[in-house]
Amino acid sequence: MPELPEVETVVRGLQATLPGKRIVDVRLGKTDFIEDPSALERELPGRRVLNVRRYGKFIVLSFDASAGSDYSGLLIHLGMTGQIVVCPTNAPVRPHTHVFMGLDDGREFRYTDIRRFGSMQLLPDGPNGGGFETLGTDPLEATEREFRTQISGRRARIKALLLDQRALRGMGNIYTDESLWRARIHPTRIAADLSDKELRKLYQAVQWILNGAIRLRGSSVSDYVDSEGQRGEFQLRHRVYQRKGKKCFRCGTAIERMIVAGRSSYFCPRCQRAPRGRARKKKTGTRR
DNA sequence: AGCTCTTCCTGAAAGC
DNA sequence: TGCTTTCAGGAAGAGC
Repeated sequence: MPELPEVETVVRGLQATLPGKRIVDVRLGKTDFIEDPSALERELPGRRVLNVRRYGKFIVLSFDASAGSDYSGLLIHLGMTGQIVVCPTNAPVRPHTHVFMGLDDGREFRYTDIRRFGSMQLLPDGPNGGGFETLGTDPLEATEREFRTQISGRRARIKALLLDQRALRGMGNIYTDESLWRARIHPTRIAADLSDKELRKLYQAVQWILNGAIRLRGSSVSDYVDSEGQRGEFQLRHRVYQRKGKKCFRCGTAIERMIVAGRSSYFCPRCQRAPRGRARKKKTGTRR
């Protein structure tokens, strides 16, 4: 599942190959994940790629200006099973490949997505567009102070908050669980209840985990491969994710699984203490 | 504000 | 063996 480290790895691969290349043709398979398929076919041929960037879990390809075009970029989200590979035109086509863009060096940009949870849309010219305003801070670019701003005071469970792209952009299920384990924080803790010390540990854990995952080119749990078709290796370093029943690397206690924020959540019940018996349903007269 | 549930989609794995 | 069910989980929307 592509999260920040996987998307970052793909983007770095694309940065090494795409800038300067011109798109010569666009061919599409299934298009239900593309906002405006005919616009892609119409606008992209002839355009030169200027650069490739990551924004949270989004990939942005920027193009040179073109007379008569209102679009300057292509926004791509890999969803759950999206893959981008740049390969020779005669390379075997993997099943579920739905976007082909021929390049002027004789190679081909291919987008493959088994479940089509991904998305693709053209970005209009100008600074806005793409809905980036709703995205929060990049956890790797954030200072500890900025990180705290997104977390402290919130009444949501910490796991839900780490997954919320409006607070921090780029975290997904794997890296929230791994970060919470490292910081010894239970996924159902209320963010506002975390101590200063815990917030600092969480900030450091998030940075450590994300940087470590990028160094190993992401986690290949099922489908993920980078732009050269290579699997990542961070899955070998997972400490809790999908380790239900296995021993905690720190204390040997069996890892547990529960649903938090609608997601499978793995944690060590000993290292990550559950919050105190929830003072629920208090009949608060809280106005505001 | 924040929770749960549903939808999208396919394939692997588990259950009967 | 062969069918059905469950799970995977990014994001958006409904409803509470």
